[in-house]
Amino acid sequence: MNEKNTISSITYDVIKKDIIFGKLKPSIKLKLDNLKNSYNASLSTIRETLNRLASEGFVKAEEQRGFFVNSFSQDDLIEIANLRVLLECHALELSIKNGDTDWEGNLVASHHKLHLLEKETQKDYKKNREEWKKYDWGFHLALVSNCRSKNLLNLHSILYDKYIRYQMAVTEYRGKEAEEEHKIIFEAALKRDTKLATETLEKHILKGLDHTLTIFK
Amino acid sequence: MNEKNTISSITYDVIKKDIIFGKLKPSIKLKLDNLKNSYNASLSTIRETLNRLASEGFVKAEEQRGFFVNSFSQDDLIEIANLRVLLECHALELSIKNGDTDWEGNLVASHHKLHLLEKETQKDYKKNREEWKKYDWGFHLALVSNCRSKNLLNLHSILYDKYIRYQMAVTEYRGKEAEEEHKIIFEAALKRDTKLATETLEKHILKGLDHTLTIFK
DNA sequence: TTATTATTTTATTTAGATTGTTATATAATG
DNA sequence: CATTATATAACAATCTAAATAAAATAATAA
Repeated sequence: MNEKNTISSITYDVIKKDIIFGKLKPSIKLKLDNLKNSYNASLSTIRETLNRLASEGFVKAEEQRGFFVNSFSQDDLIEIANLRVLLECHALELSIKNGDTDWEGNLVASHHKLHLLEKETQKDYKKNREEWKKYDWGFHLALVSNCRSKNLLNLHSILYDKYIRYQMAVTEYRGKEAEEEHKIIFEAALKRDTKLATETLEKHILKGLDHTLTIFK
Repeated sequence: MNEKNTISSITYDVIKKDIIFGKLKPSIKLKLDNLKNSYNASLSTIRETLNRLASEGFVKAEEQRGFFVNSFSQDDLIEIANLRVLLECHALELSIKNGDTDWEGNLVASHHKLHLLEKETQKDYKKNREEWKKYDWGFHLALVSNCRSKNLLNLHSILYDKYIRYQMAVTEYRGKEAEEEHKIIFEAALKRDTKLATETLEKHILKGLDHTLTIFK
């Protein structure tokens, strides 16, 4: 649907991806002239992109001093995880309440695909990180996609990306445990067991937080 | 703190304000060349501004077709109000939990100022809308300011502005009732009565929603 | 060393030109 | 007449270049 034709939107996607996957490391300065060369876009286009990323919170803009990749901090990660719990659990609850056949079908499909990939990922996490993120996101999006609130979905997707940026900085894969949680959430959602689904989702996110907090130790 | 030196940030503030207060009406096209002249900034600066506003959701960017002020819709307003309830009540709960002397002092001050203005506003709403918004925001911010989550505060402030944009389009002032609610929330917060405070806050926001929904009738 | 000044780097901003897309008016076709 | 094709005008997207202003760095003097 969302065709990505313009240089602006392509640049935006690439830079955002590079920030999330750590190619552009936390706290580093984003020199306009460098970016201009490495991303093959003009200064104005780069600035547009950075302004967008800044207002989403991936980049920090300091007036007259330029742009920086947002730094990592323990507090920030904890805030993000807690907000993700708040929004995603709320959205999941709504989604289950409104659950229809299309939603169910989509959920089954996305969980299946995630499940297939999880086996691969255990072998070689680093190699499959991007793929893994794609399918993990696909599943979590499928869960909440029926909440009927575009505003909520927008906020959630940004929060998810922020959360994942930290996770991508951790070298070990959480694996088995996370898979198990995915399965419980999936089955609970299908059975319309809102309580079990949201409680497990909360646990899932908070355990992921604990796992990721090891960066800071 | 946040000095506003650059033309970019000034332009951003002014355009955002003009959108919120309806000077730039919902759904209208934002022609770059016009804006360039009316806001005395170059094209690139205008584009930067609009990109930022787009990612916050005040402006809609359609590739190759330009920028538009985000349109009004009943569903959108309902979504925003419900999200505001979710975030603001959560933040208030945290804020009360962490409540310290500074917070209390600030809360007392901001409620007092709001209360003074509410009397004025009853006389001439249209004239005092900007002032009213400023103090209403001051109070609601004071309530949640102690939640210790920058991420949450950021999201909340954007949501508040979106909510208020709709409210600013309504000609009648809700008045008396809203003042009463402010007072109850204020006193409950001081007494650390989380339950009463959040429940009243929820009622406050949802009643405001009802009042504002009259635009669509 | 510390403070001050000069130099270099870089962000900010604008202007102008080019390209490509969308929207419209007009003409041609069935 | 309705539909489709074509030309034209309007405008967004993009880039380059260049001027200004602020910040970072190096050089100098106290």
